[in-house]
Amino acid sequence: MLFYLTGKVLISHLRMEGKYFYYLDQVPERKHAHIFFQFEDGGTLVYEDVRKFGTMELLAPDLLDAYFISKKLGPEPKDQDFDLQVFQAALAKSKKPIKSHLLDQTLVAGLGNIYVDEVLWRAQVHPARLSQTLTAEEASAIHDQTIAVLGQAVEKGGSTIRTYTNAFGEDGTMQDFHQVYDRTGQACSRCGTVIEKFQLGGRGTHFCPQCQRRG
DNA sequence: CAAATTCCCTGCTAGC
DNA sequence: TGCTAGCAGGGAATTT
Repeated sequence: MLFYLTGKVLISHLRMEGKYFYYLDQVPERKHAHIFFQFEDGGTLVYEDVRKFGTMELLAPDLLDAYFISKKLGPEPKDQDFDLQVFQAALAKSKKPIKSHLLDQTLVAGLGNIYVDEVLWRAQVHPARLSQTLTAEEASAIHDQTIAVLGQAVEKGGSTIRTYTNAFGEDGTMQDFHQVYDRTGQACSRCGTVIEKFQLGGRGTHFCPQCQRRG
C-alpha cells in the first residue's frame, strides 16, 4: 500500500494481519494498534497488526521505481501482464521446487502460502517438483490457475483463517473455496484421496497425493 | 551464484 | 487447571 505524502512516499506492507481503520472522532482502545495518523480535521487512521509482521518504509518519490526494481517483484497476476513465455523461460532455468519459486514473488506477484497450494492443486502439479522439470502444459496450467485463484480471492474478499478482515471489519469468504489448504485428512474434492501435509522450504504444504504426482 | 534455512512476533492449540 | 512446545506466515538475513 502506497501513501503519497508531501515530498515522501510511505510504503506499507500489511503482511498477513496488518489492517487500517479510520475513525472520524473517538479512537477506541485496541490492544494491537501500533501507528496513529492524525488528520487536521480530527480524524485518525490507525494501523493494527497482531503479530507485528507488517513493515513500513518512507522514501523519496524519485526512488520508488528503483525500490520496486530492487525487490525483483514479478508482474501482476493478470493476463495482460503475466506473460506465459517469460514464465516458462524462467522456470526452465531454475532448480527450485516449484512452490518455493512461486512464493518468492519474482515470477509473479501475489502468491502466498495459502494460494500457492490452491494453485498447484488446481494445476495438478506436486509442490516439490523442480521448476525446470515442468512440461509446457504444466507451466501453462500454473499460469492460468494463478490468475484464476488470485482473481477469485480478490473477488471473495480474501481468506479469513485467523483474524483477517477488511477495513470495514468484514471477513473474507475465500476460505470456503479452499480445496487443500487447512484440509489435511479430508477427502480431495476431485478424486476422494485424503489430503496430506508436509514441510517444504519451511512452509506447511498441502496437496493431494493422487492428483499431484511427483512425476 | 543459487538454494536452503533461520528468524522475527503473538495467539492459539495440543499434550501433559 | 495451568504450563509449555509447536505452529502459523512474508520476506530479509544468513548459511550451505
